[in-house]
Amino acid sequence: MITLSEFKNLVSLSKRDICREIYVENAEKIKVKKEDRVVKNLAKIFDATLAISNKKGFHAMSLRNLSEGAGLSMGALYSYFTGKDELLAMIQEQGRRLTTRILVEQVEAAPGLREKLRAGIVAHIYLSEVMQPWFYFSFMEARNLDKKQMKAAIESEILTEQVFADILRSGREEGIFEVADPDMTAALIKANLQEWYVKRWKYRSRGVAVEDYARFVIGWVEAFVCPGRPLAIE
Amino acid sequence: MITLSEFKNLVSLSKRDICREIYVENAEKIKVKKEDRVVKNLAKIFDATLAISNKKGFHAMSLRNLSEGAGLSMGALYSYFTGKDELLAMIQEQGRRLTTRILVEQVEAAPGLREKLRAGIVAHIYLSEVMQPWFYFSFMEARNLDKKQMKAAIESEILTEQVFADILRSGREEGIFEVADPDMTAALIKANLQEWYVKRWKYRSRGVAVEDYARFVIGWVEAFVCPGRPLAIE
DNA sequence: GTCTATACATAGATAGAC
DNA sequence: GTCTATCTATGTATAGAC
Repeated sequence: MITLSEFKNLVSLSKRDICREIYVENAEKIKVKKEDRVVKNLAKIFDATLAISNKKGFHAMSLRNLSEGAGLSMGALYSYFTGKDELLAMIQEQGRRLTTRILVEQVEAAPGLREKLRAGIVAHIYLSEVMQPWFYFSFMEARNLDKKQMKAAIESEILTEQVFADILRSGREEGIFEVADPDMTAALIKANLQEWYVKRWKYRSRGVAVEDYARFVIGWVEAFVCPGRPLAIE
Repeated sequence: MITLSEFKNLVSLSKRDICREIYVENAEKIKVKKEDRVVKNLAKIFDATLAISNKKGFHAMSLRNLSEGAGLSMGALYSYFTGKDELLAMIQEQGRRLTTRILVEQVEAAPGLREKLRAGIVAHIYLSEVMQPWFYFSFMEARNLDKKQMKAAIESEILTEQVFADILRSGREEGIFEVADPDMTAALIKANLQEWYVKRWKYRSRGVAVEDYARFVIGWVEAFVCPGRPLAIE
């Protein structure tokens, strides 16, 4: 199984790259025009937003809190977004896009279906480890989205799940998996992936490494979908 | 397997009983003294709090919102709690106590260890179905608790998990379960129980009944802890 | 016990100086 | 580009009439 640090090298998602992507997507809404400056300040704004929101909630974070945390005045903040709601949407959308992209990439790169299942599980857990604050934020603040953004969030949730459901269905056809209800199975797999970043504090306090967790989930899932055919997880 | 309506009759947790219990626990803080009136109004206050908070978050719920939702003036609200934080703590604590009590009761009543495991799973899922708004609220608003309340919430989370871990450990000694890591296994079982109330919208839209979900989780867990020994879930 | 009226703090957002 | 100062709305909480 790939290790976390190998994964990091492989996907090379630097904070700068993510902020640059967000800048490009939202160029018309951002008043500041020098890319270097925008990227640098967006990174500070997002870091502070995630840090404060994940402690007490996005709604409870005032823009004065954010101003202090990001080291920018309130006036300056409004050069990077038109309002608090937009800041929320920017962070959420970027997180979703990144997840889907990396997950699909990693699954496609794997040779067989059992490998694809494993690759999907590992990719999701590692990604949520590297970007834990981002994942936690998306999860906890989804209900504060407006109608349109909410729809996008739900679609993304379903899409991720379908990646796993599709693998299971194909595997069933090929006789690799025994799975009566691929959608339900995919839903529970997803629940076990979310557990890693939602309850991160618990595993940290118990000293559970991310590789161990991934291995455990793979064993857990395969006991259900490949009964009687255990296969070592290297 | 017990059905939801049988479960409801068995545990007989009426909203009135819960509110009465809360009243008794918090009698010194509640200014109104006629029990009937207190119970009636607490029910309205909690219903409104859960309904509003579960849509947009407890912090985003203003006391003006709550006043309108509960049909009481803002002045009257303050006869039932000393501040918003206390309202939060009251709801959280009561939910925790109820969960622990019913879960332990149901597990103790089951004859063997495999039955205990199943009883625990079913009890938790059914309980979270009957009290879905309460469970969702506890889950989402835990981070808004003060230090002391937070400690209690974490202890409760761990305790629930240990109920399952203990069953698994005992079952391993008796040769009923094959489980290398009871704590980790219990943690993942709990994640699958939480899924039911955290993502209730998903299963509702797919028409998944609570009995089907419980059956699925039992099958899923037993595939891991009783490999090669499936047993019908009646 | 419950209401209305109100005090006082803090929220998001913007204008205009630098 | 960024800052300070300030506007207006909304928040929690309470006092005192009924």
